[in-house]
Amino acid sequence: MSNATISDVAKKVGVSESTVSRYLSGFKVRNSELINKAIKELNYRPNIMARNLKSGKTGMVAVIVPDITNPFFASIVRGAEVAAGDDYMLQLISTGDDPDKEEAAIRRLVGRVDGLIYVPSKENSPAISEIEAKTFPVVFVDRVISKMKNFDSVLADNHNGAYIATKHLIEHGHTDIAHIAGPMSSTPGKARAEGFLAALKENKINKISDYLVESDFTVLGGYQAMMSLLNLKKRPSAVFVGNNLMTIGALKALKEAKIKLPEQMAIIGFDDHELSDLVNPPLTVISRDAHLQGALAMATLLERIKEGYQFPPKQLKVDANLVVRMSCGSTCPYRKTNAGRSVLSTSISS
Amino acid sequence: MSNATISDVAKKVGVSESTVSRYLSGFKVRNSELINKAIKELNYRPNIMARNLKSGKTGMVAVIVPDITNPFFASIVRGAEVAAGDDYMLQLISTGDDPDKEEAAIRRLVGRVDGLIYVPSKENSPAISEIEAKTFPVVFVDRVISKMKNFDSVLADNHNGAYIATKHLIEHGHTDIAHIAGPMSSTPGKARAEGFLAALKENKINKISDYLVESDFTVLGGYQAMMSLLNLKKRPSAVFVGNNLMTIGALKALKEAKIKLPEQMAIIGFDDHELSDLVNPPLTVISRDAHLQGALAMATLLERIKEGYQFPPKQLKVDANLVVRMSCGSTCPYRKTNAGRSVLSTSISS
DNA sequence: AAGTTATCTGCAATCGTTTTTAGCAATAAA
DNA sequence: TTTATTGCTAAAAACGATTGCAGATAACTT
Repeated sequence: MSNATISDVAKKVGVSESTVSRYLSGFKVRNSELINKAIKELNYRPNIMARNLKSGKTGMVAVIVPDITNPFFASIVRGAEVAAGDDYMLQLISTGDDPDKEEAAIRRLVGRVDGLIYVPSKENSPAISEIEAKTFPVVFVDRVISKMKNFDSVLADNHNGAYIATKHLIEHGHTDIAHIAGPMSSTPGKARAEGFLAALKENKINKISDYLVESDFTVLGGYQAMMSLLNLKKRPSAVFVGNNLMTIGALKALKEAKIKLPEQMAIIGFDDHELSDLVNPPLTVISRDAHLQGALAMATLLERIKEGYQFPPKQLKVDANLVVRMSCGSTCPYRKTNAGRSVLSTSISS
Repeated sequence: MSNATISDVAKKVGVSESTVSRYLSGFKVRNSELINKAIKELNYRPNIMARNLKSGKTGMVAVIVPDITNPFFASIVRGAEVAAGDDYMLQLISTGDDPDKEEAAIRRLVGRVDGLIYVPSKENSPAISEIEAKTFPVVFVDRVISKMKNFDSVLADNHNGAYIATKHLIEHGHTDIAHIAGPMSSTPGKARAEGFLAALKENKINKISDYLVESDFTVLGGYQAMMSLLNLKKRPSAVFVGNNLMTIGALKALKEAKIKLPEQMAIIGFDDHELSDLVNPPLTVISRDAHLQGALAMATLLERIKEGYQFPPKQLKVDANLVVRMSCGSTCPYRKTNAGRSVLSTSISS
């Protein structure tokens, strides 16, 4: 009852295994119809492990994300999967933001996958030898490890996104603006904080250190950060929150404290959601195309798998758009896009 | 620069390959320290494909879900991953509710994975030969294929969930209650509609066929279904929506039509979300533990992989709880649970 | 009909392991 | 001293495919 092998097929037809193998690879053989018939009758399927062993390829690509439960990462994964098409299947790993787990996982991947799409949790993680040794191609998405800058990556334009978010608040007359930031040890945490500060500076608003609170990209973290802002002697009148989960936490805190939005406090978040439109008040956010990020990453990776490290690293950036709703005090929702383009800049560094 | 093989290690130490292999498998060997040293020096890692070929195992489990972007499915996947621990790695496939893709994917999985956790899109899909032939163990989650009832499955108590949802509306004085249902061709779609009808019947409320509208589990579908309800000569005063995505769509429709919740329309959804608390008004929902469903599925699958089809199929059910917020007119949110238990019933059918 | 190509074929080696077999040496028992 | 027993080892045979090589068949030339 075990599976038929190529030798069973060969025997049945009365040819050699190599002939069957060649038939399968599309070469012209004399008894193709007979072979075809035998394959069907025996329900023969080539043994993939044997094939992989021989070829040294696996037909698999791994995707490592901090948390598949975060819709943003789920979109990245989905985008990658779509872009992979029928060529590669996906292996998924959620690491729960634990760099040690990430490294262990990557080590386990050696020999199992032909490439890796990697969303690392911390920017200051030690460089991972398997990646540096180019054991298999790696494309970083959304975040990078700073010691490994010379790799392909697909980031969002975090700096500009944060900048236009902050500017939006300023344009609404706010000057006491706080930012609940992600970890400074993460790429988007740092870049968004910098964009925030850049907007302040450009508008000659003094940075108040109490108004820049570093959190951890989680719901609870956002909640606590907002609570600490609310406990300040002088509360900010507007807050730019650095990611989707922290925004949820911040909103929970505001609700609990019965703060009226946007009158008593304006809020702008990072990353959109189907429900953002339905919360009270509808949430103004910075949005970027996570699906596209995943797809670009996969495309880059496949290219790299095929071509190797001939061409220089590609550092792609997806743009960030302002989606105006009600939480900053605007009256009529509209959407500012960057002229409809999705890829803002595709800088190729040497 | 290519990878060292077991034979390189053997040569370096001056023993046979089998000795190294046995060292790796934990047997006692004479030159263990030397072998260990050589392995480190050569940075030797066993070739997984060779191992798999020899053993016939892959160390991989596939998870097929309709859409990883749906947080509910993401939770299932996460639960499965956690339960798998270090024993198995996950291969992820999103099918976009396309039964043909599902079948093609399953066919591709043969020889690649040791087992499958499967959330099929349609209950009435044709039985899939690879599964029926028990090529590898399969555990159905959340939904089943009706022609393949005799397999392990981990469902939610959809019937009861829908029943208590409907009853909750009735207890708030509603009699004109509609249900936006998922496809009758899906397990939860059907079971929830039945639970809804059972609650009506028990309370002697006549079923109005206009009030049972079959949709497709999508945001757009929910939107359209709600629109059609709003266009009825006699609108319902309360709606039970059959899943998370359709609930979002329904809320969008209500918002667009400027219907006041819960005064003009009471709403209860199926499946909770971090943001449900923050929408306007906070959404009353039926909730179940998707993470647990995934974990139970993985546990069952691992058992099945180890033990084979010795023991009879396990049909597990996870309970569904009412989470009361404001969208049905309750004033003070509280949470009704089934006495804190998570697994409502663990019926083992023969 | 003989020589030259062009196609197709089977043999055997290979990919890197694990596992069975049989053998050798040293120790324990008789 | 002989015989069993133990504890390890190397050699070889799988696992199921692909592929280089050389030989066989067929198809053209002249």
